[in-house]
Amino acid sequence: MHDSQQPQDLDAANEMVAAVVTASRVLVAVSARSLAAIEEALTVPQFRMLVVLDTGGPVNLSGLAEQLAVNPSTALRMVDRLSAAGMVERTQDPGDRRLVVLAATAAGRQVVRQVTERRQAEITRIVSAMAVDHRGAMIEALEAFARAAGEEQINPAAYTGQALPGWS
Amino acid sequence: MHDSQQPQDLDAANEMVAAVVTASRVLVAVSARSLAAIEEALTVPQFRMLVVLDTGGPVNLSGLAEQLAVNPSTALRMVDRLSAAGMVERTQDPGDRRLVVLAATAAGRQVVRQVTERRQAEITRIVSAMAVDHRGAMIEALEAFARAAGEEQINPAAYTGQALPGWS
DNA sequence: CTGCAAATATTGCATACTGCAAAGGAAAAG
DNA sequence: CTTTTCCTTTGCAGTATGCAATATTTGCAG
Repeated sequence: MHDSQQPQDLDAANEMVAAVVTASRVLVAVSARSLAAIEEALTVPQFRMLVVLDTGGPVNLSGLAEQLAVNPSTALRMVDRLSAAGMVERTQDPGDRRLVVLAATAAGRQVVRQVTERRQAEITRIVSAMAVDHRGAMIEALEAFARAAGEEQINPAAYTGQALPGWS
Repeated sequence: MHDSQQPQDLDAANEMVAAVVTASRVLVAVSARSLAAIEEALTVPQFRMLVVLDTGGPVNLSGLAEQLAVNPSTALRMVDRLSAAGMVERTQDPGDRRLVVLAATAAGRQVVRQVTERRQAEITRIVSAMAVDHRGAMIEALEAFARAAGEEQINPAAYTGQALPGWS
């Protein structure tokens, strides 16, 4: 009895889902390309860490792990590698000898800037290929979409575009 | 001399980039949630493999690795684990004894269906919270965006939403 | 038919991300 | 001063990833 009820609504919903999913593919591909294009051969988690350190300023290990929504041990080992690569600087907090102060080096900030610029350029290039009257509508629509989703919680760890396997 | 040239165009471009990036965050979070919500505790790469096997039908290992854009050895070990979990079935090709025929089991297809339905439901729920007159505009805008991007190549491996570190 | 080249799957080795649990040191609370 | 709490670090295990080498099988040339 409930079959074929309000078929036009269902069709519209399916069309929306399809459009959103397709756009999602494009966006993920753009992010991946922007990161792969640079010389330094960073992984996605490493780039996420650099973004957090670059935008958020110096933090200790626990705070960094929390912002990335990973285990402190994971963050520690990532810091080890990025530190060896010259992207992250570790110093001791003079006031509290338990704390390790972490910050992005100039090289690390440079990488974040390069990837961000490349990603923005690529998105701009795609948008430039769209019909002009579609652009304003897209901004409004995307902002409305993000607002609608934002009233539920959004995981901050997804900030730089990584999918999280063990997320609840 | 080129500073501050066409400031309104630059502002519009920045606004578009910001809207796109924010929407991207939301979409990635939705994908991650949909996968984390099921019982079976699959990783993102494992789910990608199941999607390929479910939609594409039986393939051999090389073909599967190519569709996922990973090394055959990587695909092999993932098949090992998914096979142990009862999600993937391996059989020998009777015509060519080199080939291994891989297919999703009923349990594997069930998982793909569950995650897909959950993701679609979540997107539908978000869209339902949008103003009605924004929805049609969003469909058109997103399709136009995907079209504009589609004239360049899109990596098929990004299908299920994974960011690829080593992609060129 | 035989031998060689190509295709296919598999294994070995290395690196990275991830979490849980335990250990060790330092600061705060009592 | 003792206990508790906080923070970092290490040990252990599982998964993903790629490169290189190996084994097996097929196809082709001679």
